[in-house]
Amino acid sequence: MSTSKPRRSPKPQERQRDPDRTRKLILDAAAAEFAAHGFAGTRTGAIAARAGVNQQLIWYYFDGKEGLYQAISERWRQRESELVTSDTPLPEQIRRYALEALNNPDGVRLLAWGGLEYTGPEDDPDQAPRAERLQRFIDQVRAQQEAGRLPAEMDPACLTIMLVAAAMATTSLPHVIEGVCRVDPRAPEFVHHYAEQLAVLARLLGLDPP
Amino acid sequence: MSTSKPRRSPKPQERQRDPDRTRKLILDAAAAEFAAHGFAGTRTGAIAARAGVNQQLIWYYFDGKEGLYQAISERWRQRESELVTSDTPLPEQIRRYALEALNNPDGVRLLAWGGLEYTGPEDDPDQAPRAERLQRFIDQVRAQQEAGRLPAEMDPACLTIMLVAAAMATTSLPHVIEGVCRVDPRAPEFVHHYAEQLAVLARLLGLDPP
DNA sequence: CACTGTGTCAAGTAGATGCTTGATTAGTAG
DNA sequence: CTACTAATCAAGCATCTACTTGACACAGTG
Repeated sequence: MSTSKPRRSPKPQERQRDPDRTRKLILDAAAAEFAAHGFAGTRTGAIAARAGVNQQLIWYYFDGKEGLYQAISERWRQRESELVTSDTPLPEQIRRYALEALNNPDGVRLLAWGGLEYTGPEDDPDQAPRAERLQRFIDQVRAQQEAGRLPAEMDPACLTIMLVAAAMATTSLPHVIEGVCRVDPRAPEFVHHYAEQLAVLARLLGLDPP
Repeated sequence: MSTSKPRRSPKPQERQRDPDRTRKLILDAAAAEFAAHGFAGTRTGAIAARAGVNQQLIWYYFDGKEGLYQAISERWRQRESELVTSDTPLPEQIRRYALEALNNPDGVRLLAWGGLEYTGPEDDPDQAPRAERLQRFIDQVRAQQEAGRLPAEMDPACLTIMLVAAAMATTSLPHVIEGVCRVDPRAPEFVHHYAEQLAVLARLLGLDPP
């Protein structure tokens, strides 16, 4: 603690009262904690400690644990929507999705937790953006199918679901990977290899552009 | 409270002292609760209530929440090992795995929770059985590959992981399925359809026997 | 019958957890 | 400077939760 009160410091340099910064600190810490332990396993005290702020600020800004979780979900939804540009070839899109395990592991884990904590259509408000984005992917799959590159018996929507699930495997099934491959499932080398293999699979299925 | 003490009921009819039965009641209830809420989200009180026994018996028989979880995992590991007979064609094996979402939803969810709660090789003791079982699957994939039915650039282990992850999608990504397909992801009709599609995928990849 | 060990239960405990209250400070407008 | 609001914090509270304690009931044994 400084001996004198730093009144009107010409530059706000390291200002201690900064709502925006505090909000972001809490959000970042919460994303990490929720991603690591899920909703039930996360302690608000741990979030506050990680953010380096007083625990009470979680209520001040987000109206409690539940509200904070909502805020996190909202934020991840936004980030998710920036993910894919639909003019990219399908195998490449899938490859990038698998690489999200490295670029944004918290987001992927949040999505995985969400699946297990999911109870029904009502509790997950406004998942329209993701659905819409995936719909575009499905449309592209269907286009390839109609071009005769993918057999007609394959349901494009189901195939898309399968690919998404497969792309998340390094996050959702690390214990299986570890047991089978004897590799660290989160090691960048493996994730890259896996993502590449996923692209190979997509190409085998005839999902690359003409 | 009954007015008289019912001494020496001639038939043990509905015997209240039955260790084996009690153990099983607790195990079943615990499987359901852990599957529904994960380890952190499960309350021992809820398990006892569901089992219809006193909460304390969880300690008497399983030495607490952690021990009970271990017991559950052990039990699921056994059941899992009875799952596949390796002389079945690969597409059929995968199809059956996907159908486990109907036959043993708790087990599949337990596996999914395990992935997210997984921290490293040390905390998941003895996953050898599963690894071994999957290894046999991988070997079969490799056999097809060497027979020239699957391109050489595809890594059999990675492909297997992808298929397992995909097979679990109705359990691990219900929110995505719901959003995209507008169907109840746990409805038997959909699970059957999805499992069938998975078999189609496997066949497209050349995984069926000669 | 008394004695013993196992299974069952009700009540209680220490600590954690989410949340509230009330006060304190920094920044700003009059 | 004064007054006021927004942001921050420390301490407290009610409740929950995993776990403990101690007592009771039943069955088998001598």
